[in-house]
Amino acid sequence: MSETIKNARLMPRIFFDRRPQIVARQLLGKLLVRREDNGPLVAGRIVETEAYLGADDAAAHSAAGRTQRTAVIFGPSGHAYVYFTYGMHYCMNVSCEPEGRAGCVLLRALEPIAGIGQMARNRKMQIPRSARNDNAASLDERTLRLLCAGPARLCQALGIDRPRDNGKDLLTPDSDLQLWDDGYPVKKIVATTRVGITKSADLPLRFYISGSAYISRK
DNA sequence: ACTCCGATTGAA
DNA sequence: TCAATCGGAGTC
Repeated sequence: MSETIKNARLMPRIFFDRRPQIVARQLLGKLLVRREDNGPLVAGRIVETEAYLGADDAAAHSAAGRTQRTAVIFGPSGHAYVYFTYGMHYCMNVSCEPEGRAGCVLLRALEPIAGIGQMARNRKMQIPRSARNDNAASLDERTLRLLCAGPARLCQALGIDRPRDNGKDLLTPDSDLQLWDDGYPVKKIVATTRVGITKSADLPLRFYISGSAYISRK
């Protein structure tokens, strides 16, 4: 049975009008929610993030200045910056800081919470019949982890891509992609260097919930 | 117009 | 360990 989401509310804009280092840490434990017209609610709890700074961060896409591709990073906070990479994958960020200043947080891993069956279908995974009714318990731990452990995997699981979602406001009641806060308590956070970059690779800007079984890598 | 390469993933 | 696969950004 899927975990029930209770007492969750849409996150406030002001939460994201801060430095990416702060937002990346505070975003752990929050929920990323996809609301389809036809289909179940699909949601995951954020367990791993990375901060990309506006200045002094050569690894950030915004480092070279504002372009058509990176415009969202310089725009108002709480919007989705979705980019296409390696010719086949999408990754999703949440813009930070007030409009005019660059900064964003990459979502690297989610713990599947709702719409497990839909996630598996979106990921084109071979699943038992019992999982088609969003029965998380019917999936083994390994399969469950593969749904959203990685920035491109979580996008695929929630049907997130650039044409559909880039620039989307994640904080309005009518949006089909939202960020919720259900008060989940994050006990301990681990900070490490970021994954898969070569420039500014020494900065400790990757964060994850200590002990989570759903992070992309140790 | 041409080249280089990447905030990844899944298979070998 | 390595191929897949292509758009963005810089160079010619």
